Amino acid sequence: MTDDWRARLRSQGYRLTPQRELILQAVTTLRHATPDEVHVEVRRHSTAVNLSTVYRTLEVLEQLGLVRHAHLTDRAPTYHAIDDDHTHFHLVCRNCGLVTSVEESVAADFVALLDQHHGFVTDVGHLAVFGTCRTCPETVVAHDHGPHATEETDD
Amino acid sequence: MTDDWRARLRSQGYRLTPQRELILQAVTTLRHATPDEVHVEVRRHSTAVNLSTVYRTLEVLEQLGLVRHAHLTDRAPTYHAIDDDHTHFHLVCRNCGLVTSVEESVAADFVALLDQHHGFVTDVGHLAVFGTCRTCPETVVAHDHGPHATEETDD
DNA sequence: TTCCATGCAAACACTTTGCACCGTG
DNA sequence: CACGGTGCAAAGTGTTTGCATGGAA
Repeated sequence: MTDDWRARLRSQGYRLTPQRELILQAVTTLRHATPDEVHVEVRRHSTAVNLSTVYRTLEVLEQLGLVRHAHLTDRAPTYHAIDDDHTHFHLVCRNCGLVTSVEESVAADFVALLDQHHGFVTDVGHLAVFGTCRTCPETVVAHDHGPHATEETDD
Repeated sequence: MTDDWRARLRSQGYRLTPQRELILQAVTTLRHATPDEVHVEVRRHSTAVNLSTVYRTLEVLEQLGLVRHAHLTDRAPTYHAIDDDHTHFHLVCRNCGLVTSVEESVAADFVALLDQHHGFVTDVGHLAVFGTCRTCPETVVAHDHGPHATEETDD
C-alpha cells in the first residue's frame, strides 16, 4: 500500500503509466471487482481507459504480485489488491451473494491436513468457499447465478 | 448408480430421453468433464447430440441432484456424477493439472470452524482447492491455464 | 394428442489478439 | 528515440436462447 509498487514495476522492466496507476487504484478501492467493474470505476476518475487495457494491466499486476484473482461467481473472476501480510480467502453465499473475507489463519489446520495426507500445497489466497449464510433466507435465489449483493465483512 | 434416476426424472415431471441417458452415462464414465468433453464422449457412443442439449441436460441433471459441477480451471466448469453417500471435493494442481478427489470428512473440521466463527454453511461438494502437488516440479506450467493431466486419486 | 425436449442457428458475455500510434524512460 | 503500452476493432471461446420440429407419455 506504500509506493513501492512503482519500484516493483520498473525493476521488472515494466513502465509506469497513468492507466496502470488508475487500475491499481480502482482495484484497491473496490476491494473485490471483476475486470468490467474495474473498468467502470476507472472511468469515474478519468477519461476512458480501454477494456483490453484493463485486462492486460490486471494480468501484469497479478504477475507482479500486486493483485490476485479468485472465482467468486460462476462467471467472471474477481480481483483484489494484495495486502502483503494479510492473505485472505473468500466465503461466497449463493443465496444473497455476500462475499466475506476470512483471514488465512482460519484455514491453517485444513491446509496442514491437505499437505500431510495428500502432499498438496494449498494456495489459500485463491480459495473460494461456496455455501450459504446460516442467517440467509433459503429462498432468495434459486440457482447459483447472479449474486445480488457484494457487501463485505472484511478482515 | 442404480436405476432410480429414471424415477427421479419422472417424479419431477421430466421426460426420459435417450439424450439424457447418454449424457448421464458420459458424465459417469468421464468422472470429471467439461460440457464439451461430455459432448465428445457422447458422440463416441451414438449419433450426434447437440451441444446445447448437453448444456440443458447438465442443468437438469444438476437440479435433480444427479450431477454436480465445480470450477477446476479458470475456464470451464467440470461436471461429475454424484455418489449419494460419497461427497467429495477437489484439489487442483496448477503445475501439472492433476485433480485429486478428497473425501468430505477431511474438510469436516474446517467446515465446522467456518460455521462457528462466520455462520457460514459450506457446500463441500462444490469446493475446489487450488495449489500445487508437493512433488510437482515448480516449472511445468508458468500460468494457471490449461491443465495437462486429469488423472485421479479418487475416493 | 399434448407438451416437453431437441436441433439448429443466431445472439450473448467475456476475453484475447493484431496492428498502428503514442509516450515513458 | 527506441521499445513497451495503449486504443481500437475484429476474432475467439464458452454458453444461452428463440423457434420449428420431433417424440415421450
